[in-house]
Amino acid sequence: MATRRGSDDAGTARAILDVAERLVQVRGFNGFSYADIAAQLQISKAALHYHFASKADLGEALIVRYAARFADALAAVEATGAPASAKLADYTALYLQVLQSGRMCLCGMLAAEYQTLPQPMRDALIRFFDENERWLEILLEQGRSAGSLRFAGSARDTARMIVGGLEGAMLVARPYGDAARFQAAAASLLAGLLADPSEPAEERPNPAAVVTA
Amino acid sequence: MATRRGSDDAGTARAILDVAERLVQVRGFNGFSYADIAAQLQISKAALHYHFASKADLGEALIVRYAARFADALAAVEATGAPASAKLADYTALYLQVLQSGRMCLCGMLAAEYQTLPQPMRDALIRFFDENERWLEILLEQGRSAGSLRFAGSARDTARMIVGGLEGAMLVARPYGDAARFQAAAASLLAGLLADPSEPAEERPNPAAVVTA
DNA sequence: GTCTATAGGCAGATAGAC
DNA sequence: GTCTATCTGCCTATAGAC
Repeated sequence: MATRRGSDDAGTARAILDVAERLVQVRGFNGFSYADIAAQLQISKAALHYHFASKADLGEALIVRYAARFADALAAVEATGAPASAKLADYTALYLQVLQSGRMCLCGMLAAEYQTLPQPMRDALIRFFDENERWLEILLEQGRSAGSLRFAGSARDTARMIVGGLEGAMLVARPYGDAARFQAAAASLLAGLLADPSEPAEERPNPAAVVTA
Repeated sequence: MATRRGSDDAGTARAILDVAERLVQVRGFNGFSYADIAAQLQISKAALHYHFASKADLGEALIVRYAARFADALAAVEATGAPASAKLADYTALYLQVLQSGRMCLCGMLAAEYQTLPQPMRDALIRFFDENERWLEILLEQGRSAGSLRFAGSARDTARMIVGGLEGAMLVARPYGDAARFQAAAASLLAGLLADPSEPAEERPNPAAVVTA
């Protein structure tokens, strides 16, 4: 095991990431500075540069960590073994949780600032969305086969619609400081995907309640 | 009539707004400076401050002008007298045009940066979304009555879903530099709203083609 | 209306002591 | 690992000449 010698080992780097993550999600990558992080952690700006030499490095590390955590959350949803419609509701709940903490999705925020980001951050961002869409695409295929989901076009296009729809619902809801606005939009979006009540299927969640879960 | 004396009257202010608008839509409000505008117009930064004393003033003027232009576009759609489903396609086309010029919706971009904006810009932004949603809400009610549109929840919630869905589709499509990605997501989103083909209705556009129009 | 010049502050980043 | 001190550059904004 790693003994604790210097001061707090990886603790500082982690604390920096936590504070920076929140700043990006609330104010954007171009809306905060090293001074903001230093002030909140009560350390010097130079200490920040020791852990993350440049702001670009910090930004890339933020996306990588966020994507990994998101992947873990998706794996957890996967592990429930619930029907696809329920997993889709769980997926939506992930977004809701972020919004309820007063934040935008880290990658949705960075997508807006894409043109100002260094290449490594751009690449990491694209990876996040690609992974998200692939996971959703598979989920949608499964749901259609099992009968809990229904949609006209391809699973890929529908997955892109969902990712965009949820990111946009967060984007617009946040200025209003109103999570209910997100929930209403998300429920409306999912309503069109749930299997028609006039079908024999046994699993058929409520489009509105499904988001609140 | 206003005679032309100084140099170009309101011409400069307009040119400033045009350049600034593009910068905000591409890089965000925190992603450009007066120096960027001055360089593109080949005038001094001081000249900019003559027309817009502060960046906050400029930002507010940008939103007001953008909202007015958007309102005009909505009025033009209204004037077609086409069925609600066709008007909804026209509405979607407005977003597509913006994306195709390599830009994000001005207000979608500013929504991301909301927490860093001065109050007057925040207020103008909220007004834009309120007007958008109200227009869509009325359109949806009409479409449901006339039979060209179908949706389960309230017209208001559905309107919020559409605004968020289109903003988000733009947000995510832009990093990929792929307008087709937006079109696919938008088509998927609208597909759920178009009246079911198994109904007697005479007006029933193609969900995919509808976005391309 | 537009200019040059500049104020005053903050940005990201580095040097070198401890 | 963290500090203080500092560099260089850019930011918004203003002063005052033309």
